[in-house]
Amino acid sequence: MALSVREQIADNSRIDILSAAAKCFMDRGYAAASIDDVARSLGATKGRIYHHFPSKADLFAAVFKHGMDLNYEAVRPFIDQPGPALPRWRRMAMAHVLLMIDTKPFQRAVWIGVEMHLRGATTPEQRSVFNELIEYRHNYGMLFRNTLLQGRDEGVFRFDDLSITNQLMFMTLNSPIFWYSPRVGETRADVEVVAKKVVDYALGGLSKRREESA
Amino acid sequence: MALSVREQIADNSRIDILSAAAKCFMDRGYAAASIDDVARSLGATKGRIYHHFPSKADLFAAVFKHGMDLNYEAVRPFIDQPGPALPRWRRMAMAHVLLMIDTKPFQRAVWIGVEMHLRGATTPEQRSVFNELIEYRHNYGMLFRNTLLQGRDEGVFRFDDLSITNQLMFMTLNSPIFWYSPRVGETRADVEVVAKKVVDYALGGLSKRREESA
DNA sequence: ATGAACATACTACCGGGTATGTTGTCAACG
DNA sequence: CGTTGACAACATACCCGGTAGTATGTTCAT
Repeated sequence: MALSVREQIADNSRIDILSAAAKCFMDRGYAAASIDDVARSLGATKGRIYHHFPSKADLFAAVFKHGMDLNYEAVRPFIDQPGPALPRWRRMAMAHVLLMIDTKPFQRAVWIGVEMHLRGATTPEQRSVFNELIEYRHNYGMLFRNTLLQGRDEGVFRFDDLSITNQLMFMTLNSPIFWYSPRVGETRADVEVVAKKVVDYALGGLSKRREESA
Repeated sequence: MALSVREQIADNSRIDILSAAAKCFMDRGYAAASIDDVARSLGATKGRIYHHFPSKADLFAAVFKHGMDLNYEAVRPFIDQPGPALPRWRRMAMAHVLLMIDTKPFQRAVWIGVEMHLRGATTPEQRSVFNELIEYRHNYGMLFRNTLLQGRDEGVFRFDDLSITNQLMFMTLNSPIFWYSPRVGETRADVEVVAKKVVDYALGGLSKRREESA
């Protein structure tokens, strides 16, 4: 559906706030990031933030959701592709890692949100909103889990504990949100080389080994 | 050197505070964990904390350092062992992962500290103390890096970018601090099985592959 | 002139840090 | 051997800066 001009402007302002908030949450963590920080980084004041979002928790949830939307969007072209699991997994993983690099602040916010949920660091009223987001993310994880299972059936992946393997795989694929930072003069090709190293490492843990001795 | 009875008692109290603080930092993060929380979890008040530690930052630094001390202690038996890199790496990695599981609160605090340092979320006066801790941790990482290099020379490991590989490896080995939680009726053998899965996954990313095509 | 999109001004509260009590223990002294 | 005083190991009470949230202007486009 088309947005009117006014709605378009309002939506742009909303996205600007989300981006600034994501960066603040990444830089200082949820608790230490203040609404004033977010506003200041926009050259604005609290009034602007609270006009669009009812509370800090809701602002954070919006950042979380936007990050997850980006995730779905990135892997959507591949999830319904038929054929063997390995090449599809490679494309999904590559898209995922590149997204981690390209939208680091949002992905860090997602991470923070998951961590908070695991710790139970949410107030009861936030709980329902958060549960939806966590389920949203869980379903995203399912896309990879299904591919992992198919790959195991096909004999290209080797693992016995799906849950742990999935954790380790995502840990690897997500890790650039912590250690990646762009180098001066870095080209897109350079970024893709880095992403490929991450994907290859993650794949190594999934593939059959040549040596199995301790 | 032997401690007197009084010193022994004081040291025990200090360790109790460190343990409680580690748990609070893990459960709420650095910013959201209050000194009152730590004290409350000990059935005490702020006075006790501030009698032993001059500030929240110093308390956190002590938790960090204690966590790193545990790390060094765990891998120390292996670092000077001669012989091929692979078995030594396996032992070091296994000891590391088991420590992540056994001392999760402290290791989470170490993680939080590293993250804060990377974000520059430290005040100037904390900076010098923090830099020491980060260097302390960096040297610990060097123990693994050296083994990685030796393994590559021996032909058992395959990677081109040492820095990225090291990041990915540690990310995998550290990951239990996020997703591990003990199951009811879990035995030590069960824990070691989990740890072995982690080590194997990390090793998979280091080993030579059978297929290199995209 | 009406409401969206902000800015300004203010309140309430929480948490780090401090200043000051209180209690038990040990050591030296008479 | 009892007394005392000095200090460690806390608890209590308080201050104060920062922050989430609110209430109320102000401006501008439609």
